[in-house]
Amino acid sequence: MDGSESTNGVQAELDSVEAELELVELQIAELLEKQTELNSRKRRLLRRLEEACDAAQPSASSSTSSVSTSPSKAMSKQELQRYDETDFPWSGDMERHLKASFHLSAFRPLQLRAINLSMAGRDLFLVMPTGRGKSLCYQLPALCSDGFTLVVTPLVSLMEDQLMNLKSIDVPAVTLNASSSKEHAKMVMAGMVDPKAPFKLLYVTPEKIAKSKLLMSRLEKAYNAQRLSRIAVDEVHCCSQWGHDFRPDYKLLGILKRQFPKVPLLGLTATATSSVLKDCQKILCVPQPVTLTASFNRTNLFYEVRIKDPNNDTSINDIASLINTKYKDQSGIVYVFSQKDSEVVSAELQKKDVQAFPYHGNMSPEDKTRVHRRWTANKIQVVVATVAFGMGIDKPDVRFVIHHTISKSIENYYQESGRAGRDDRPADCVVYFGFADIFRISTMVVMENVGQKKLLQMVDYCQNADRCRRSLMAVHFDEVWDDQGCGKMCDTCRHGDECLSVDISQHAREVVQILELAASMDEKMTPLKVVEAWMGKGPAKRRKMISTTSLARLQAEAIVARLLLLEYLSEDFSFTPYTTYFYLKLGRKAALLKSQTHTVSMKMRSTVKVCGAGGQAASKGGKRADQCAGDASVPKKAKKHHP
DNA sequence: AGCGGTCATTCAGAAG
DNA sequence: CTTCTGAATGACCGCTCTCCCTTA
Repeated sequence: MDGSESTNGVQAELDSVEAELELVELQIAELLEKQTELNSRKRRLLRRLEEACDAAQPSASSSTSSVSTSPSKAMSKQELQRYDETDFPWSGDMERHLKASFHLSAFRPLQLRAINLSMAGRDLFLVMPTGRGKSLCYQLPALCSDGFTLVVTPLVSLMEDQLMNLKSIDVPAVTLNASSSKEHAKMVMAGMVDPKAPFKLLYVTPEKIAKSKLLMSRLEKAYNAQRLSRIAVDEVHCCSQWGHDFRPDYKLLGILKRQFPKVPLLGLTATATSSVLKDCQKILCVPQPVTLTASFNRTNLFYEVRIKDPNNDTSINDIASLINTKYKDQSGIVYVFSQKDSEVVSAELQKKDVQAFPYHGNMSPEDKTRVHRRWTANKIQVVVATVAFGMGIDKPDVRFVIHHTISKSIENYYQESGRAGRDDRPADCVVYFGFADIFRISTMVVMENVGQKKLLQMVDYCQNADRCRRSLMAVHFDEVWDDQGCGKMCDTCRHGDECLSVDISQHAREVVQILELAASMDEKMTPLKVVEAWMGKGPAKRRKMISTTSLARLQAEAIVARLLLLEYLSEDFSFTPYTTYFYLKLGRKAALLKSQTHTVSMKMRSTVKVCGAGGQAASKGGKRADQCAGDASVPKKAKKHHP
């Protein structure tokens, strides 16, 4: 008796200590997170300081372009500048080929430096936006060297495009892929060790290198005869599974540098963060490459985010009137979520007198090329497309790119919106951000290993209320960034609205209470259901047990999305044979709310702009002041709290 | 499985 | 006390159900 009483006491003590331990562990995790964030900020600031010091020195009169370079430890800034000169042994030969073969008179930023470094035998990673002349950086050295250059490319169609271009300017090049004939393969294999050198460039797929022993043995022979002059790896980010186009056989390309250590390697890509590049460096076995990075910043593009009303018609009306007034007779793209959306949205826009046509993967190849051709020739004003409308799109005078649905990551958004303004004249990038779209995309990318993380970064970009849109992208691409550089070319920099930091702790507790009640009744809640329950809809039995809110719908949605980003809520997927469902459950940090001293805050603009004016909340007052600062008392609801 | 639309039922409060 | 009216509620039915194509 005595014993059991004391064990009960011990058990209670144990329980309370365990609960407290759990809380402390959560707090430690939170602090660690904060520490890593601050550390990366410190690194960025140190880099900025270094750059500022360099600029202050009178000797460094460089800053010739908007281009930043990050030399490896082995090479200083002064040393790098040496490679911008034209007094190398190969310089005369190079200039002759540039004019005679490529019909060009001058280099673009970074091209000369990259070519000189590669000719000098350095390993090199070159990061440059699409359409800025990456391929010249290995094609020109190929012409100026003995032997041939091996080029690794992911797509057969890209390979054939390149081959056609080279043929038209009389540069000898060949390919080796699945559709090559036996005789052709034989001719290529023989040519690799032929001292007469029948070709200067050899294009192959990574799969060919991984699987063909014959090719590797020929490369070995060519290497020993000093006929393998250079290796170029196109779309080098495919090596890393953190890059967005992961291809398993790229991982095996490390064999090239291991077998042929004396041959300089050149990796090329349009988008890569420093962590992806580090991964590539390891996979390709390149010990100390020089990395040249062109700026990601497109100064002529104006970035804007608009909140999408749950009532779907308003966003399409908004887009139609934008195209008919601001962009009258100007060319543009509307990106949508699904093939069906592409058909529906283009039909709706046509009804409102916009010349819009759909484009998606399920259309016949003939229809696709017809829409593409007529749009390029300005016979169609707008293409309403899925992400299928991407490769080979290079129209210079695109004046607007509108996203009817958010992209699944910031990299994707940067690339898609970047199709505007290639002629360097002003152009707009507008994205419509809708609450329900988050979960449509989330269930689609559920199988991708970092899909959720990347999607939430995109949501964070859209919810941002006070920071320059460019600075948010710069953080993502690890670029040193100065906020003045935007030049009021994004919505937050332009109208600089007052921004309030709002305490949402009490709101967070209410939402958590709804989910706890649902869990106790074995009920799963979709995000839509959570918002509706919080706003006082649903079974009367439930309403008696929870406290409801007087917030406007859009604000309730914004807070629920924020709580998901901050991990007070988390995703809970359910798979059925037909589809995947998205439910909300309590997140890692929900337990912290049990302590009354714990606070959660969120930044909000003092005025909320909504597309159209259709929402019930907006119809009364027009411009709505932010109601989050305190619970405005609503007598109708107050009755329900105290029966 | 979720969600929007329709229709029948229930209930509170006002009018006769 | 009965009758009428409108709001709120719940059962039931029918509709719908997701990006990109590439390599061996």
